[in-house]
Amino acid sequence: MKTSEHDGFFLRVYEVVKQIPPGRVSSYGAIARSCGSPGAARMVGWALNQCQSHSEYVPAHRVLNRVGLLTGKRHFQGRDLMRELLENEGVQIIENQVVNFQEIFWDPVKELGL
DNA sequence: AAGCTGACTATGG
DNA sequence: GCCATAGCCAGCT
Repeated sequence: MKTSEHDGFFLRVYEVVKQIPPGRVSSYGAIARSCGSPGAARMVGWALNQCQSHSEYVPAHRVLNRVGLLTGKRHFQGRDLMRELLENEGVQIIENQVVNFQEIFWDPVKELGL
């Protein structure tokens, strides 16, 4: 191949994030691991920051940190856009934190078999 | 080219 | 369980 995958670590992140089902959430670390770089959790955040560059819509609001905290909500438009998007999908949030995080947690490595 | 930054995570006290 | 520190990878200045 060619192209591909190395086209960007970012695209890999986008591909994974786009596959996160509604009402479910994932963590930066899990996504980074699914991309082949377990330590690149920070890069995942950076990638999502540039997600607008991607052709398709990337549900970045479904990506949280390891404790289910909406750490990236400040990078969204509006004040609580991220929270509203998640609640709109049925995710209960209190104090910028997902209540049943472990229950709705979606691990790409586990679900996608990576 | 070298250093800093960051939507993180793991470990130690 | 909370606070502080270190490691981490890729992009940006």
